[in-house]
Amino acid sequence: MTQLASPSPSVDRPDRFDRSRVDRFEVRRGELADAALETLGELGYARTSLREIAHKTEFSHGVLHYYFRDKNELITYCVRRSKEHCVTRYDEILASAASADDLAELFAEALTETMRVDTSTHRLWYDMRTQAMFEEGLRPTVVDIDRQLEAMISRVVNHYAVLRGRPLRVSQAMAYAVFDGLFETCLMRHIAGDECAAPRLRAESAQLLPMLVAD
Amino acid sequence: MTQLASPSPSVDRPDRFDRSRVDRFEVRRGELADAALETLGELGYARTSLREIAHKTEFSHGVLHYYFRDKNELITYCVRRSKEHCVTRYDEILASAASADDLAELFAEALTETMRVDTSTHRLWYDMRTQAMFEEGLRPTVVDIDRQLEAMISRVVNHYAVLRGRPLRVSQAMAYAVFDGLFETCLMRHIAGDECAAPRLRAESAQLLPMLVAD
DNA sequence: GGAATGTCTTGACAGATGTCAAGGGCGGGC
DNA sequence: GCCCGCCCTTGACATCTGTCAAGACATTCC
Repeated sequence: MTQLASPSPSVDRPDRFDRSRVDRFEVRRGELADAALETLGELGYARTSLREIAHKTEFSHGVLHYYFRDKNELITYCVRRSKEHCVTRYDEILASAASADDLAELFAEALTETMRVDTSTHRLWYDMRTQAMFEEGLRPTVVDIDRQLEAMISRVVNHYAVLRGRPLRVSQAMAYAVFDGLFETCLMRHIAGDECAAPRLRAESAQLLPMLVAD
Repeated sequence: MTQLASPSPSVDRPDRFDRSRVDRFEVRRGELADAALETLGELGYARTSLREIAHKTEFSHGVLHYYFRDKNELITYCVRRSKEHCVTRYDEILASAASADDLAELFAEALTETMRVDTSTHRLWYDMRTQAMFEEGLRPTVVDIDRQLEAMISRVVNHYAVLRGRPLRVSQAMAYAVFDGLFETCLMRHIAGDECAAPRLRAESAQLLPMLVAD
């Protein structure tokens, strides 16, 4: 897995040996990124302007160019930041699941919960992923995160197969693709106000997992 | 299924009893929409401007406001237009498939072919669908098309189950969701230049179909 | 205390965008 | 031959955008 925790530096930064300054710089960067994430989650990639982002902070719009080279660096940094916790979200479930059925239930529940709670984060991710189909510059970040998400789903599916004592019958990529399709579909309906989206995601993801292992 | 062939009229049009004028109006609308689709497929929803669209025609940018009320109507019209043939694409396969295995092969091949040939159209669709998560105004069109795509996949999957002589074990919505996930994933990789995307879609969609029916 | 450096604000720039009003030219109908 | 209505062009508008230079304020260090 490639490194993701610390997005690539690009703007001129304080001397790297001056710890406290570096820290303050990073902290402020993080604060601005969080404000940006709020706006991005509401408006999406295309409709979000730097002024709109700054408006959600106590600062003026110029400060963003002090902490980020340009809009692309800011947004890339934001999406990476928002996915940091996401890609290890189910690892504790793996450890705590006592049986295959147990794992399926816990996983389905966790999936549904994050759809409900982190709705805006997820739709921002799908937005950026789609934009990457048009804008080549976004692809490295998207491919990187995508790989980590695939790896995460793989861990779940593999562990499920082990607990079941049966081999998988799909590739890692395919397992990720079908779960992603299910999640995206339900997310869209959830956002559109469909009350059934969450229970459907819960039921159907729990149903999908057993289908991926041999009988 | 709701009607899709003739996108909703909104701009002031010629008197509807004057056939030849109406026809000419519709033809020109279609020509402009085709030009718009070319640009939209290249640049995506957000980056496409009306001037850019007009630049691909023999007309000036003002003409778009003569045939379409605003940008949203134009784009909605375009996406509906581009999906018209799409939603019945596999119906002839249903008629010609002699066996379940045959159907699976034909379907996988057709899916792969349209990914290769209609790449830009598909990515535009995913773009608009994602934008609809942020912009409520786009949702009616998206929901409408989505339902038709789901119905199309349903026809394929149901017919496969009949040919196999076994019941389906997933809902229509779920069948659509997993195929859509597979397709979208492969489309992204295909666009990113991954040579394996097409063969993978072919193999994995043929593999996915049998998994949806009981053994 | 003063200089230097880090942090942030202000204001402006150049360009792009959706929209629309005004008008030109052309063809068909009287 | 003239007029009217359709089709399209032109040019302008207000607004929004990313970017950046210049400078103000604060903090740190000698």
